[in-house]
Amino acid sequence: MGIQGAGAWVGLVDSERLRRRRLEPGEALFRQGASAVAVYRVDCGRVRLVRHLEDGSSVALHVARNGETFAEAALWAEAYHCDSVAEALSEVTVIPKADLLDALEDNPQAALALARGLAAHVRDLRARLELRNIRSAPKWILAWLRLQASGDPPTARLDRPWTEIAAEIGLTHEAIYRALSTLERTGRIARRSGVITLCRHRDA
Amino acid sequence: MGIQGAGAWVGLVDSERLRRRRLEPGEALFRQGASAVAVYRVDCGRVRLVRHLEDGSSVALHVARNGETFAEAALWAEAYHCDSVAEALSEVTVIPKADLLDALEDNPQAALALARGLAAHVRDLRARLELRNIRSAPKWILAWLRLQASGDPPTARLDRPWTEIAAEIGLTHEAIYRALSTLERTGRIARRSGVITLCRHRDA
DNA sequence: CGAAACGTTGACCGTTTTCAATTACAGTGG
DNA sequence: CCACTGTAATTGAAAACGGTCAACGTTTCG
Repeated sequence: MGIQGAGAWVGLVDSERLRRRRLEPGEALFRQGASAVAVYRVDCGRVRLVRHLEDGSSVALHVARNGETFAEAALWAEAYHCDSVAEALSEVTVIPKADLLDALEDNPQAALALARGLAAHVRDLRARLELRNIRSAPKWILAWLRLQASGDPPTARLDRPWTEIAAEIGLTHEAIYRALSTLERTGRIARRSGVITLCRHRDA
Repeated sequence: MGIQGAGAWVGLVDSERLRRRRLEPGEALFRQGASAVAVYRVDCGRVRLVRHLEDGSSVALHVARNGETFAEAALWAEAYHCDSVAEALSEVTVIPKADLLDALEDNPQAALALARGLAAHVRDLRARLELRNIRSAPKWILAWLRLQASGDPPTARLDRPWTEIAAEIGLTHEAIYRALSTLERTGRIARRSGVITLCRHRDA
């Protein structure tokens, strides 16, 4: 799940210039229209980005999770174009825009590193987009597990509850559990308290 | 959708090194797995980036339009990781990878411009990913329209058929049309030949 | 003027969502 | 050590929804 090299550019800024901010559930980090002063990284928790419209409705743009950076576009914008609100108790690293820009403007290597990291991020996001095309819950789980699993036989260790994974992809946890039990019943996977083993099978 | 100032960095490369290529509708510019030799800019027409899955289905990763650059990741990749196919008669500028890298290494501003375009891509992809979490067709359309719309009342102009939009997100066109007529019948939207107006409503 | 697309709607079927209830388990305070 | 509480994990049943197949009107364009 994690983007390997993503966010490496956070290190470009002198660590003394970085701040840390703790957010209570529901607390806003910044609001749409507020002056764009920093880029952020989630150290723990979840931060939801929401855009509001003239008519009062709103749309979720993203939910940034552990290790993810967000509001990168603030580097080139005057103001934030969405709200960011903590979904749970969270901590974020605040990377001041001016410092980051300074570091980048003098340093072609650094700017290229940033671009490279973003390009990798684009690749990663596109890969996730592919997963989303799978509508069948069992197939989705199988595909997801293949990405997570390693070793022989392929095994995946869960570091978080299925409930959370379900929410992340827009399936209900019931659907997930049903699919899991079906897969287990038909012998495609084996489960032992948070550890899942994929069983070899005659199909893609 | 469009990335405004993107592509300023194309000018960095000596124009003698740039090539121009004309693509017939359906013609491929490059294929998944082919050696990554260049980055491109659409001068006119539309170029679709497609990835094929094992089960035969495919996902539209992006549709690059007038003025947009694409395949930036080729700068750091050995091979292209998706197909690119012209949707209509198109012309693209071919920016040789090696020349571009040379130019960027001497020019932080240009590298930053590149990063800017990529950041916009990231934003776009994150929003699409978030939209994918919505399974209900009516809700999906509403959210999508809210992102597309502007003005008060929020209005969106379609520049392509619903059929295409449906395919891009993995819904059938039937589902889309049904949802559209439901939304119109219940007074949430109004349609007039390619122009859609969102009606205010008492919910998020 | 036809052939392609696009747009639309109905019926049927399989899967997911919803609503609801139950079990399992970890952490907390008495 | 044990109720007590909250989250995670399960499962059932009925309702809602999208996929698929099919038919048909409409627009577009060579």
